[in-house]
Amino acid sequence: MPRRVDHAQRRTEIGDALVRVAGRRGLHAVGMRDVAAEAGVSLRLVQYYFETKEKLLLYGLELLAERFGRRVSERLRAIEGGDGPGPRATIEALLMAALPVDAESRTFHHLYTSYAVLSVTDPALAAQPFISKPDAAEDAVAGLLQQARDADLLRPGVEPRLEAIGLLALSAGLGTAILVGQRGPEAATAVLRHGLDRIFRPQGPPPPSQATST
Amino acid sequence: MPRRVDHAQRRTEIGDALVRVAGRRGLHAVGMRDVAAEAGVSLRLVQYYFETKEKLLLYGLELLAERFGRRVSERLRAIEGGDGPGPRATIEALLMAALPVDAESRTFHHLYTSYAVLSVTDPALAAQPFISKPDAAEDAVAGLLQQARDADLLRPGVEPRLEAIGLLALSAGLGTAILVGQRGPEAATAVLRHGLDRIFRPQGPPPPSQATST
DNA sequence: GGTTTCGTGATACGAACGTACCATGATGAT
DNA sequence: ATCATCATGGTACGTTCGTATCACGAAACC
Repeated sequence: MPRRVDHAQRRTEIGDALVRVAGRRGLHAVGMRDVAAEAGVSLRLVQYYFETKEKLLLYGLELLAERFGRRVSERLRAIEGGDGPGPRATIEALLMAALPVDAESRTFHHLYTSYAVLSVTDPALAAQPFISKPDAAEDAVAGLLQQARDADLLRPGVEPRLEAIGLLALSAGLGTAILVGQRGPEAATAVLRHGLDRIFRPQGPPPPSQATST
Repeated sequence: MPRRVDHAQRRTEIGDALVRVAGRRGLHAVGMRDVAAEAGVSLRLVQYYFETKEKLLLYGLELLAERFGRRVSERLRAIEGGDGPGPRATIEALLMAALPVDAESRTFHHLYTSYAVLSVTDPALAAQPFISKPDAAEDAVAGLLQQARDADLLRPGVEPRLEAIGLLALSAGLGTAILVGQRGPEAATAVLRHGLDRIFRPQGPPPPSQATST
C-alpha cells in the first residue's frame, strides 16, 4: 500500500479550518471550498476525508465541544490546584470560563449557538449528545453545590439541582447577550457574581474596620 | 392610476409567510421562492414588495419583535387587569410569556435566536434595535423590582437592575434549553420560580396551621 | 518488478438561489 | 377615449454550491 497518512490528524486540521472560517464569516456562510482554502488543501481533499458536508459539520461540532470541555477543565484545574478555594470560587470560575470574553470563547459561543439553532430543524444535529444531553456541566455544578450545602455554605432553601440548571442557563443567556453586544463582559460577570451571592451565605469577610487581630 | 393595493398589508402577508416557513424549516433554509409559495403569490411579487432578500429578512425581524411585544403586553394586561397581583406575579407572568412553550413562542425563540446569530457577522442585522438595544423588557422588570423593593417585598441586598438583567438572561437561557429539547417547560418554570424565590422575601402564606387572625 | 491501492488534483455537472428583464391586464386621470 | 402607471406573471441569467467523475503519482506488498 502507498504512503499512509494520519487520517485523524488531517480531519482535525480540516475541522479546525472549518471552525476558523465559520467563526469569522458565520456557519451559514461556510462552504466546502472555503474550508478547503482555509486549510490550504484542495476541495477534493475535504471531500476525501469527509465525504459529505453534513459529516464535516458534525465533526466540527464534536471538535468544538471537545475543545471547550478541555478549556473549562484546564481553567478549573488552574483554580483548584494547590489551595482548593472552595465550591463558590470553583463554580464562579467554571461559569466565567463559559462566558465569551476572548476570541476563542466567542467563537465557541457563536458556533455552538449556530449549531443549536440548526438542531431545531435538523434531526441529525439534534441527536448529537452536546445538544440533547443533560450536560456534564450540570452534574459538576450540582455536585459542587451539594458539597457547599454539606459544608453549610449555602443559604437555606437552596435546591442544588435547580440552582445548577439555573446558573448554567443564566450563564448561557449572559453569553449570548455578550455575543450580540447587548452587554459588556463586566456587566455579565457582575450579574453572575450577584447571582451566586444569593445562593451562598454571606461569608464573613473578616470585618476590616476594627482590629483584625494583632 | 390603476388599482391601488395596500402595500403595508401585502408586506405583512408576505412577512408572515416568511415567519411561518422559516419557523418550519429554519431561517437558513428559506428562499424567496419558498416565501412566495407560502404566501400564495408569485416570486415576482415578493421581489416587488421587498426588493431584495435582505430587506425581506429585516422586515421579518421587525414583524417578529412587534408580534412578541404585543404578545407579552397582552399577557401582562390579562394578569394585571382587575386586582393587580403585585410585582412578583407580574414579573413571573412576563418571564413565563417569554418561554417557548407553545408553537407561537417556539417560533419566536427559534427565529429570534437565528437572527441573533446572524447579527454576529452581519452589520445590518446587528444595527437593528431588537438586537442591540438595552431592551425595554429590562426596564420593565427593573421597574417592577424597584416597586417591590419600595414595598419591602425583596430580600435585603437585592439590586433591581442587576436582578432584572439576570432574570432576563436566565429566561433567555432557559428558553433555548427548552427549544433544543434539553429541558422540559416544567423544569424551566420550576427553575424560574425558584430564582424568584431567592429575590423576593419568603412571603407569609398565611400560616394555615394556627389561627389566621380571629 | 509489477500491481494494487492510497492520496491528491482538476474539473464537470445538475440544482438552487437571488436578481433582472420583459410583457400585459387593469385602472384612474385627462 | 386615451394614456400613463400600478400590480402582477413568466422567465431567463449568472453564480455558487455540493457532489461526482476522471486521472495520475507514489509507495507498499507479492
